[in-house]
Amino acid sequence: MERSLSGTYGSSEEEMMSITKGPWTEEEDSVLFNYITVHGEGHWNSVARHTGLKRTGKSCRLRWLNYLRPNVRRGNITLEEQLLILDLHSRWGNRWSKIAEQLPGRTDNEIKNYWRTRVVKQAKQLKCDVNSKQFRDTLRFVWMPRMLERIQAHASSSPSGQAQTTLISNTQAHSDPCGVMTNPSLLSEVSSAVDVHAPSLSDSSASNYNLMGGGSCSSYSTVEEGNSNTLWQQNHYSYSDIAGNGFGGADLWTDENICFLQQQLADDL
DNA sequence: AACATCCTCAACCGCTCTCGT
DNA sequence: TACGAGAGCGGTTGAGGATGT
Repeated sequence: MERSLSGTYGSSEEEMMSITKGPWTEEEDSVLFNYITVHGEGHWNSVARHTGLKRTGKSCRLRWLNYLRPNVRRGNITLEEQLLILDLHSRWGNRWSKIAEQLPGRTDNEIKNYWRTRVVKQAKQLKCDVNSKQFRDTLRFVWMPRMLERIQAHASSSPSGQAQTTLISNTQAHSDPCGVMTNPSLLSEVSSAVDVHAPSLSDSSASNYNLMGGGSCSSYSTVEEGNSNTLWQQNHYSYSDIAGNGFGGADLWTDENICFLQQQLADDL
């Protein structure tokens, strides 16, 4: 076996010289996909060696997980997904792979990118640190309730509204056209923990947003690290067709909302 | 139309963790 | 127990497309 360089998927110096970097070609994708289809995942250095790809095992693994793997979803992150990401991040921090487990088809890389390009950006616009209590509270007590409000409003106004409402309120299964699944238990928890009567844009003078049940941060989180996966497995059911009917691209990161949040933050100081 | 700037996201890098010897 | 190699994770980068001037 070849000598391994520290922290890399081992290969000889000669091989390192001919390692390909950068975007993958269709041909490379095809080779990798065919190999893994036959031999299964894992042993990434062997994959690189046996396929003749001039890529590191690490690169092969990443390409498979983030792009070639079946069921990988790409495209707009839906409001439900955004809500889940915000909620799970508030519980687990930058544990992207753990968060990704709760968003089937989404990769840790995609969620990480979403966080950095959307959430961190908005924190900057609000002139506060993304990790500050102030910003986290704003997300939790203002942003998330309003996301939920939107989801529920959409649910009640769309043809699939009944199913969507059901998704948020209990754990009955429904199929969606894309076969996309998410974690209903977590969504249900978010909906039950978030105060959907938080101030709306039409009531931007209101500053008394709060949590249901007394406003304690600790009362918000109810899923423990150890059982979230079990919950999901037990209640495996589908996501609504929101993503498929034009709603999926919507989000709340609008100028209007930024102004509103700036006002909320100012009031809070 | 041309250029500048911004934004997104695929991919890389370095570190840590896990497992076998 | 110590060590080495593979695997996985989170942070960062940069190419290229989108948008603004």
